[in-house]
Amino acid sequence: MPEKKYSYEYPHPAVTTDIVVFTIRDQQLKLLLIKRKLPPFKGSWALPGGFVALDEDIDQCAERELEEETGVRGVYLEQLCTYGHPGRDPRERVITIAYYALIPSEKIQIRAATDAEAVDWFAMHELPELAFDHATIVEQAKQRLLTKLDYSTIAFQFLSAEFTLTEVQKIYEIILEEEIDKRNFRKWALALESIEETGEVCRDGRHRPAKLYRKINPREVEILK
Amino acid sequence: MPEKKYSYEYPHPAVTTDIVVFTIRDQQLKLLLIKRKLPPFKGSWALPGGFVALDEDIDQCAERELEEETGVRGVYLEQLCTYGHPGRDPRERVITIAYYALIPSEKIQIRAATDAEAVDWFAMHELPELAFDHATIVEQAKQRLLTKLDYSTIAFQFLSAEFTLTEVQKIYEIILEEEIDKRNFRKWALALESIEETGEVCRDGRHRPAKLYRKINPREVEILK
DNA sequence: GCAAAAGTGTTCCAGATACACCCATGT
DNA sequence: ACATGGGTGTATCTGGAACACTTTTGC
Repeated sequence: MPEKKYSYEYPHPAVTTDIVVFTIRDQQLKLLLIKRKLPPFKGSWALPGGFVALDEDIDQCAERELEEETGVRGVYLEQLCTYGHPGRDPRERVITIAYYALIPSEKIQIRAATDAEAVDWFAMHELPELAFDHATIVEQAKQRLLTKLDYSTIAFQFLSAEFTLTEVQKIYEIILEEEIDKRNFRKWALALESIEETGEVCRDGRHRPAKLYRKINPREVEILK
Repeated sequence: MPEKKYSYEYPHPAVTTDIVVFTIRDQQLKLLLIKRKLPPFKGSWALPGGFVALDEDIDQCAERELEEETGVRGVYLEQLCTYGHPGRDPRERVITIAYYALIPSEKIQIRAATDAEAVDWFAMHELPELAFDHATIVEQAKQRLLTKLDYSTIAFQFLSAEFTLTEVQKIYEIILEEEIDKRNFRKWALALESIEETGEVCRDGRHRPAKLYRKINPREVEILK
């Protein structure tokens, strides 16, 4: 039994952040999961996350956990919801602040952090059984992403620095799981005025080269009316 | 110095819920605030809220706090965001899960809970200085309410059991702070198919009586496309 | 009969949808 | 020359915005 050196007059729950990390890979919407090295749920797949340090802002905590697992910094990260059902963690009362992150596939260089036996990407359609209430969290994150597609440019956060319009369209098609008309899509995307031509082209096959575009404000997610 | 009987191996923050309670009164969007009886910020106005009990779900906690202050149950209550900046509370690390509630003006019967010196309604435009980071929370709650007006029927939660179309329109005008065309508004509201005529009318002046309506699913907030 | 709010339709415009062919390149 | 994905315009539909007069009641 380890020594318990933090004492309070009233009971305090433990607080963690968990992060739903989305990316687009192999023409699929994928999710980063870690395999737990320690109990509870040892050996189960779970969302990356961890305890909030005492002097650390919760957003910072989520950023730190994300970086530990993926090595990426400065990607889109948004607070999703806080889950605090008593009993969601068998050890003690744990309240978790869930975040979700969108990362461009190029930036990916996953590594198992110290508390994980393995890290891997899973297609949304082929998720394993998840630890804790993480299946619920993932479901809500997916829902939020879908909703935000409709009224923001959030999907552009999946794009790397330079991209073709076809790549953008693919991202929408993958997430929405439906085909989109090419002409209408391009008209819409260009009317946003949040991307511009780089002047370069991408030659990657025996066909006409595609114009490359870049985001005008890479970090910004525009809210559409 | 009180005895500190809850001990943990690692530091744990305190966790509270705070609630932004909106209503429409006197043709204004108003907010419920309490005057703090105890330090810190003794004598300041603040959001109602309190510590999460160990065996209590966080949603339940918010409901309980809301009921203690207003006596209402079963009103619209939604999680807003979690705030955990270290130093936001001078006593110790406190993370707060903010909620917002919409209550119909008829249901109001405020009472000062034990930890409050006073409770009162304030117009959004005439808020006093607020304790902690509550001004930020209120700002974000207002923002969320405005956004949700656009794509949901959330504003109907301000309505009592029976109402006239003019009353509904007033609510929208008050929140949006702009006038709305009567014919367009009624066309829109009736096309939703979430309200129906009661068959009764409201006679309240020397003019034509107004038809009364009721919500078809009173608790439901519809998401509009 | 008059003051006051309730109730009611049509036209117009903008943005979304449906739809098919030519272009530039690599092999 | 042909296979492959890149690139482009027009007609139609639909939902939102603008706009003014008649109705029913209380006094």
